[in-house]
Amino acid sequence: MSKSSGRNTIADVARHAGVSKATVSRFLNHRETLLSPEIADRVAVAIAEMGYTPSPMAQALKRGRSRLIGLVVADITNPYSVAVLRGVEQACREAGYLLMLFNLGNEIDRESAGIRALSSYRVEGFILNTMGYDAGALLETARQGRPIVLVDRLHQGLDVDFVSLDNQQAIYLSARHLVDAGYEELLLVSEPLANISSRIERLTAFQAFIAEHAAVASGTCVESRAEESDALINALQEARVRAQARSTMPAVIANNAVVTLRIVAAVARLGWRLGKDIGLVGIDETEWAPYVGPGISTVLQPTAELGRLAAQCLMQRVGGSNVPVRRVLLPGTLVARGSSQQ
Amino acid sequence: MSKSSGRNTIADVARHAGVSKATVSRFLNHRETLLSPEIADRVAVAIAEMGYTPSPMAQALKRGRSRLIGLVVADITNPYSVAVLRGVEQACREAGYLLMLFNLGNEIDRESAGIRALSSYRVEGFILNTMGYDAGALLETARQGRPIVLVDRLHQGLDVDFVSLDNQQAIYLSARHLVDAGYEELLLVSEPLANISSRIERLTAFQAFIAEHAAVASGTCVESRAEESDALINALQEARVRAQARSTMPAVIANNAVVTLRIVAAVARLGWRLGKDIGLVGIDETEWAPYVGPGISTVLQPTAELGRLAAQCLMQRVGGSNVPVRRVLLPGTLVARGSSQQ
DNA sequence: TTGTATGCGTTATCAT
DNA sequence: ATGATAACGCATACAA
Repeated sequence: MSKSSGRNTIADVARHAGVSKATVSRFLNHRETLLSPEIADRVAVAIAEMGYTPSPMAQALKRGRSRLIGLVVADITNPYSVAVLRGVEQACREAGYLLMLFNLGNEIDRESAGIRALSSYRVEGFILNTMGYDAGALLETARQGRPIVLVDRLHQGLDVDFVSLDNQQAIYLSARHLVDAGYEELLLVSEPLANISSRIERLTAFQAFIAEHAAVASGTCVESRAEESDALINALQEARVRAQARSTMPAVIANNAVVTLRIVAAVARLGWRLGKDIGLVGIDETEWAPYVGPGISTVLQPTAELGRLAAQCLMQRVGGSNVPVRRVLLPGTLVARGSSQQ
Repeated sequence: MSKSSGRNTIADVARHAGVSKATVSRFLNHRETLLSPEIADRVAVAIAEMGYTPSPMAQALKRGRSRLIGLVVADITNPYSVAVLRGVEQACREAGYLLMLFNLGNEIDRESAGIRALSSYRVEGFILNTMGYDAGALLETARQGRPIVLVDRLHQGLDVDFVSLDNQQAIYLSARHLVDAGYEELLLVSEPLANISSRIERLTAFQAFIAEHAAVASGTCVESRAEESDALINALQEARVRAQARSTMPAVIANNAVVTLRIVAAVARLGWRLGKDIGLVGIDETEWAPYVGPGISTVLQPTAELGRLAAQCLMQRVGGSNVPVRRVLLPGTLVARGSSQQ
């Protein structure tokens, strides 16, 4: 290879090889169209010598397809989103697609801007993990028939593929684990529902579990906000009082990693010991879970797999498939640690 | 607004407004070129009615500039990288640039692929936070005069702008804090140097600090690998023996958050109490630092600011500036918690 | 099998 | 002040 890799155009290669642009283009795109070996060779050599790379921009313009997938995430700071991103990225790469990322930074009003920006780059499909405030209406105008896959958060009124943790399974898994460990007074702590489907589903599943297991356990739910640590502490204390009426300890299910951390802080403030004085299972595995207190039991989401599936669903539709809308739910895995052992 | 936002072309708008494409283009780009208010109005209305958005692809093709900045990250899973990313993103957005992210997923051999991919999309500049294995040689061929800014990791032989934490200051800050807190036996724990400049700088700074403070403290260094937790435990125990010879407790500086977690695990295995039996300051603030043990003291990097500066440096050069190569070092901030209080 | 010519959506150069 | 037109880099219908 000699000099520039990007500035060279197909015309340069053609000239260098002593053929027409069309021939070079055919060599690149339609290898099957048998061009005489001699010519093919000349082209190949020229391409190699010049380090020629086609301009995806020009290709996209001409073809109408960009080989780009648009990924919109609510908050790139969220480890869950990053983990999914990795799966998406890998699947896209294997299929020859490049990922165009748009991060909302939790500013929901940028959602429309993000979709528009991606749309203007002619992404061939969208993967959305967002708040979904007004996406429904907006999206229809912006996507122009391009497929969409939703991850983790379902938007009502948007009839598209959906890939997510099986929230009911995850909650049942956690609750049953805690009950099996001897806890009878359960508390589900969630961030404000804010109409986010995954949070609502987990809440609903929890209530269903409690209803089905009234004989062996009772449970309550509470929303936790960053600013109101006292409310959480109160909820914990009340749960403990109720538990002691049954001569047991209370146990908490944390709806996500953020809440898990808040509970850890509250428990520390109360001077309780995780596992001993209160049980805890957190949804979402984290790097620090093994090292906080006696280790925090978690439900591990198959994030990479979720991302891969989302990308594959999308690319299948990009490829023209018209199968009915799918809901793909993957089970979580319990990682038992000290926080759920009395 | 009425229907499609992306498929409409400048020709559609022109037709709709009863003017030529050139006029619409001028309205969009050269507002200064006075077009008659009446015509300008017609165009404005047409654009609004059709929800027209120019195609960045076509613009890039024509202009030769894409308004794209390429960001290559060694590992998107690393919270540090994500934090910097947010700063970069914001600065780019404010300047009307979009970010094209390429994640290496810690596979260094993908570095060249990443740079090539970005390059082929005609990004106007690169921000690199990578391992930098062979970047030096490679880059020169791929970047074609496009500016580069390095973040956190300097590549030798690459004479470009560099933005990073002031590693010496961070180490001095940590070490002095520990000495002031009464610890006299210091231990620096680092991941394998692997020729990564930031790790080497911190090590060097630590050795310098020890040399300058021989009267009040002594110190050693150790590399930690994920697979060798025993080595770390041994190093900790040896440090304690040395400290006890001076009737004090040992203290550790962790080179990054990963190492911090390993130290926490080792300390737990030893049955020691953070702060009491061993001091700890970790470089890199994390969400979990307040909740592990008595709270872990950290050095907070101004990540968002680092990202912003990197982006601004880059865009200044993209704008044509030819100022001499810069090294921008920002100081860290100590967040004192229980792990450094005896 | 290969070359010529056209168009993708823009912007810029020329006229008018 | 506005309009026709060429060109950006590429892929393809059509001609040869």
